[in-house]
Amino acid sequence: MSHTDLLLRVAVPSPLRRVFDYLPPKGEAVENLPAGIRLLVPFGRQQRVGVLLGVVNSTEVSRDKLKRVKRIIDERPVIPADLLKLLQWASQYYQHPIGEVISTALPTLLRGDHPASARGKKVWCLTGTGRVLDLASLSRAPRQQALLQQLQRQDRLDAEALAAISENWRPAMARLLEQGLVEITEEAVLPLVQAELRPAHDLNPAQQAALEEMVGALDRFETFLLDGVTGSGKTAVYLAAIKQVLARGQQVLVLVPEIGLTPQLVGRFREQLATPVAVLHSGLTDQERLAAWQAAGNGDARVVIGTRSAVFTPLQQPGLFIIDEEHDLSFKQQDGFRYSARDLAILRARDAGVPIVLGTATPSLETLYNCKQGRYRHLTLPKRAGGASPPVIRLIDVRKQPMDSLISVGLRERMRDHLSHDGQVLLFLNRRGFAPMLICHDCGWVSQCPRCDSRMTLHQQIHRLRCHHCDKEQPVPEVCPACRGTDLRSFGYGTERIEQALQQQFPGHTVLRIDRDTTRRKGAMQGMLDKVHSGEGQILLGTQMLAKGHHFPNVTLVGILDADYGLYSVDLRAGERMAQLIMQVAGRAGRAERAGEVLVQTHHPEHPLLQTLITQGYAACAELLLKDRAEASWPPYTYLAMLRSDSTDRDAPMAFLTQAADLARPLAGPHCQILGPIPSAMERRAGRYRAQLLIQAGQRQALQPFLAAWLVQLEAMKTTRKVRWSIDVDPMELF
DNA sequence: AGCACGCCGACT
DNA sequence: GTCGGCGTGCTC
Repeated sequence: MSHTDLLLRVAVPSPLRRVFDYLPPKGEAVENLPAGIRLLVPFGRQQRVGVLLGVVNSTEVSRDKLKRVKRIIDERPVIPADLLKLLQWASQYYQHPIGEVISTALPTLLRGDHPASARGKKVWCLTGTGRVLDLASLSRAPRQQALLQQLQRQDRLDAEALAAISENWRPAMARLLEQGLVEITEEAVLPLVQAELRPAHDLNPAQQAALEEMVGALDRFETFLLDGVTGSGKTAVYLAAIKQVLARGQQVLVLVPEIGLTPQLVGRFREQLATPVAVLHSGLTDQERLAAWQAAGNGDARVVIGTRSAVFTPLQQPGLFIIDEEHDLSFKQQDGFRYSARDLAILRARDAGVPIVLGTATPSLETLYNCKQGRYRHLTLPKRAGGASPPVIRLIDVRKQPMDSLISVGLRERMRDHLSHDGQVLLFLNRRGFAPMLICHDCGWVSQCPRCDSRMTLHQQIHRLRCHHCDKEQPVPEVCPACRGTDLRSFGYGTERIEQALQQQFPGHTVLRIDRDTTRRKGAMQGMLDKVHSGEGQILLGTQMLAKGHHFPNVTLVGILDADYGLYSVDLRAGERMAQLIMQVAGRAGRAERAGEVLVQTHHPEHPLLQTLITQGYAACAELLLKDRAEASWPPYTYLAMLRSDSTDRDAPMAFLTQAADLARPLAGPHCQILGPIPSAMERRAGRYRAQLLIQAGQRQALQPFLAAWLVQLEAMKTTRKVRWSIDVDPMELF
């Protein structure tokens, strides 16, 4: 076979679950082109940027269909071979089109035909004359003086820093440039700050033992669960392990939950590691993101910290992977390419032959199951570092108790006690707004959302009704829209209402409400946290967002206002989440001198889940949950895939899924069960009707071939055009 | 998905 | 007469 027969197999971004073959560009020697480079290709009547998967010499389509690659964009791969392999695997496993998988993994600039290397960032720095110039000589040009003064302090400044000195800095800077006091240079975009190294704290024996286990595995693949309560010093163990890996000349990738990427965490890493750290946070520009991607890929960045999507960062010499708070749901992407960054990271570690550490105080049931199966090694950090005692968790039986705005007498007494001893109190309620619905006392009208099967929440401060499922907003009606009656009453409690009640019940104490509504503004969250730490606020009231990532050393009492919410939810994972939430929240309480106290209000104090959790702890509770899962044949004992469908047409999703189920039955072997279809728990959301079909497989190996064959048939179905549909392998939410 | 082709209704 | 509605087909 001659070289003229060679074809290029390309992943083109498109929802089609296929690869596309192309003729090589005219006059290009193509046989040694490496996979992972970008190509500009004609596609239908458009042109797109695809990624070369390989050079092949046969194709399944007739040769007269083949078009020619327009241009080879890269000389060297933008995606290294190991990463490309991972992406191809993920495309198969999650049943998502390879072109889209690759496209989501790439930084935005590389999705187009932008050059693969990031442009430097403009920085302004002093010339020799500028450095020694007496500032007084610019006293008649105050703006120039201010700019020069700052430069003499810091030597080089970027546009952002200059804008902070003076909004209209450009004209003044132009003058300084003219005078030869300042010059412009380019600098790498990556914020590779190298702070001074602080000595690490000594590790306690448990930390030391965990570290030794991990270090003993540094040249082979092994998955560790680092299981330690909040405050047991997981981060110190990570840092010690990272230092060892860095000393061997290898890189480390650290994944954290979306909410966990805080300046404190990053600061701690930078203080302790005298090495370039690339932080992939949501505030980066496209240029910065590309620069970080490059720096990781060429080895300039030794440590990469980021959220879910950072799992796709190329690494030149990976030596260790760390997933912090591995149980966190944000590691699973919930739309489009629905991958689990934790699971893909484990795969990457395996391919690279290096260890991976999953750290958490509340391991997911899958991870515990894998430990039981001997697939992961379970390392435990039993104690709180620094000798702080663990918090005491108690249930408050609220049955028949007088309640004032969800606060029982028992809870209120404990709050008084803690507040009078200068402790801070943290209260949780997972419902924001004033009240979850408005009801007409005359005719029974309720504030139904016009687009969803749910009620609109009353937000009193902004005086509007708002749907928390579709963000629809309306003014609060003056009179009942149905009967013109005037007795409209709010029903139920949200954080806004509890805040008011607390202000009345605890005059003289400042209440800080921390939820999405009060932290929407940029910097608002930080402002709140500052008030917590300064002691300006004594009662903190918040939603889930307060349960993660933040440490409040002066909080000595935590109250969970409504635990019943999680006990009887339709969702398979509700119990697991409730237990995790209670433990995570408990981790916010207590300090060295005074053990924290956690009070959980419930109407079901006898519930085995709560009883086990408070008397025997999370591990025992997880055992119980695992037993339930085994009995019900749910994950991790079985494997799931969910086919979801939605449409503006009421019947189309069920019709589509019914047909899909009919196609599935003959394909499903003895190990695959088809459950449904059923309408979703909230059938209508944002004006669209939704339904779902669940596939349950007793064996993981049975699921993939079935799904692959099934999706081919689904794509060919006519009804496919009438609905939106998606497949979710290992779904986290079942409604 | 995104785009073009094609065949039927209310407009300049 | 034509502008444009969305059903259907196609993407190497």
